[in-house]
Amino acid sequence: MNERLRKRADAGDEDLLFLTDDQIGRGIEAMFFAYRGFTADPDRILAKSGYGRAHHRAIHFIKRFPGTTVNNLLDILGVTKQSLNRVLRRLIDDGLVESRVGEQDRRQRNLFLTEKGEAFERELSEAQRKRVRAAYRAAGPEAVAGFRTVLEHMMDPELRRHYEALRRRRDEA
Amino acid sequence: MNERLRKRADAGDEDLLFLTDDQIGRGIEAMFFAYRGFTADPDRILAKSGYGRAHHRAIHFIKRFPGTTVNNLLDILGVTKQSLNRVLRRLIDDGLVESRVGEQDRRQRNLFLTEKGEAFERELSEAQRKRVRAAYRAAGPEAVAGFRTVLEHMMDPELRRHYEALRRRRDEA
DNA sequence: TTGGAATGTCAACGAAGCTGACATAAACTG
DNA sequence: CAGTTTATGTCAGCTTCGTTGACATTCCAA
Repeated sequence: MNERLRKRADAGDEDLLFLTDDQIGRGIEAMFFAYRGFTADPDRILAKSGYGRAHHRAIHFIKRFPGTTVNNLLDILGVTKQSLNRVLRRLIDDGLVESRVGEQDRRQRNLFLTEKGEAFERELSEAQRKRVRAAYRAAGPEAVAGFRTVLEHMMDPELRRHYEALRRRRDEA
Repeated sequence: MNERLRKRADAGDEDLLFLTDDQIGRGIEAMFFAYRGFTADPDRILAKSGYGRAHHRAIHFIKRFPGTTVNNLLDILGVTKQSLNRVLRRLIDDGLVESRVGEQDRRQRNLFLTEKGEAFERELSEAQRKRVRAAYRAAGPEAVAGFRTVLEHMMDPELRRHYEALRRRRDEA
């Protein structure tokens, strides 16, 4: 399957060189090492308060979708409600997240960050943005556009829907 | 800190638009969703045999650095030897990895994939490459170049050294 | 020959996934 | 109104994979 592509590339088809197994392999390793860097700074901040990445993800998406329901968050994060509940429970108990009974549908819980939660979110996202901004600045605008394009195509279609919902939400604001 | 940048962008500085908090935020979410897609296919294959991502990572880097020592692997993976040992133990017991006593330094163990390990590695990496290749193809060569550039700048310098060692190794081959 | 480095292993713990079962309240449906 | 479905929460128990600490072994090198 890949031999065909490599042969075409070796034969001088420059446009397909980026599809060889070697090139793909480099991308795979780049994703692995870059994701480590991507999470390193928030991880350090989280550890100081005894939180983990799961808490960060919940905080992040509650910030982006204020008033989101538990079910919606479950969809986005792709974990079980038991797992999310453990995380949410702690964030609510610690006063970072507020859970309000739904207005139209009172079975639902709408989630919000408290002031304290907002402050923590800012601390986390500023650390993470700092790293991403440095990478963006070093790479330049065209590289950033390409970066985002490849990532979008790497998502599961279902997850891409959520990603685009976030885009739209921001575009409207 | 970011207000200054946003004001400059709003003022019409097109070249800096990609550095606004909104743009950075989209990149952060893109990384999150894309990484999920990136690991989804191998995760399914691993689960069938009762392995996890830790096993995949070990297998991946033993494939890339045949004969690597345990210490070198520890550096690359960034986990404790106890954690790696548990994973390695299982892979050796299951006959996927072979551990040979070092020739120059007999304290060291050089790690290799067995035939069975090679076969499993191929199964995993073909699934992962398939997804990455599809994303690359859809995005095009310029996007791929930008993708890699941004990721490289997102790594910790120490990890980037490992990444570049893999590059060189392949360039020599 | 002794000190330190590389490796392996035991025990215990914690975070964060998972499944399954069950409870409750609210909403919907016939 | 009765019954079903939906949204959420919670208990129990399991797994993976990270951690720390302690300790044994092997073996290079000064």
